[in-house]
Amino acid sequence: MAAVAVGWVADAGASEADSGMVTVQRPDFVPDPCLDREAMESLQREIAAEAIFADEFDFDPAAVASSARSDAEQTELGDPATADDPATGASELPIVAGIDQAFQSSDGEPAGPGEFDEAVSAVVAMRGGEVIERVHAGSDLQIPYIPGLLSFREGESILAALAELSVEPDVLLLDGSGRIHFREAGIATHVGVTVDLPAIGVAKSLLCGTPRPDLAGFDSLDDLPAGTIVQIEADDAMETDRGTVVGAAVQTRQFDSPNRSINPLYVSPGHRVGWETAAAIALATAEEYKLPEPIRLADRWVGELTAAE
DNA sequence: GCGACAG
DNA sequence: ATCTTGTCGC
Repeated sequence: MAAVAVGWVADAGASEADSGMVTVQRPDFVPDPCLDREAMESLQREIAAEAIFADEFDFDPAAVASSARSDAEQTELGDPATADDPATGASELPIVAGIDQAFQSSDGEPAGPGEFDEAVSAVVAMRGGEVIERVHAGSDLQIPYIPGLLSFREGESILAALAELSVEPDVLLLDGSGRIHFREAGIATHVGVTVDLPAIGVAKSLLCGTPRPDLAGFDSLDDLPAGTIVQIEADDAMETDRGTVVGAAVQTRQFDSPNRSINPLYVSPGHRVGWETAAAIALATAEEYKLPEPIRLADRWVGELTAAE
């Protein structure tokens, strides 16, 4: 049997009464896996036209943390910004939500690659470096993985999980691309625009686009020291004007010795963030490990949820 | 026809 | 994404 019941699942933190802080703002953009390829692609162009690839939010991006802040650090940020509000009980530190998927077969058998029929999405919401809520939900997979159409495969599951949140994240971190996409409408853009929340795409490999040639005399992106950010610009594979900065390669970690090296993350704006802020937030939330902590925890948890018993 | 492709 | 042990190097 499947490790997780799919269709309606939630966990921890929330009672049903106060859920529903993340809602679909654009029902016409909800990913429909039954559309044909042409319809999917034209919907993506509509979504990209509505996406905002510049900072448009009210939280302080510098207040995003990967680990719990010390009192000293909190003081540096200014007390009013970090003190809990006695009336609402809410802190003003931004809430960052990481989202990741895992797959399973409903018959519970150890299916081979590409033979899964259910997706499970996990959302881990963090504030000030601490987990404040986590939820998950699943959906049946309708279509296979097709490069460029990922959101139509995994979007339903993601939106179902987000609907279970009892808090409203200030920004979403998704596994995959945002603006680094043939039509500037990767999964982070699709989800972000649909729920109208700031969203950032964090991919482990590059879908399209090309790193800006010009940097610091390193042989490869894989050799960049931790903290390095290299712009990614649109190439001929994209409908975007060639040379447009659509994201960044971000080295969050690097080995001490030059023997081995780590490949960077490819970070891109999904919605309501510019590439600079997207890169800064990815970097700020990935102090301990390569992946931003909210995504890493979502990845780990969803793996546990879908693990065979 | 060739190349190229998140999860 | 997923199936999987050991193995190389700090």
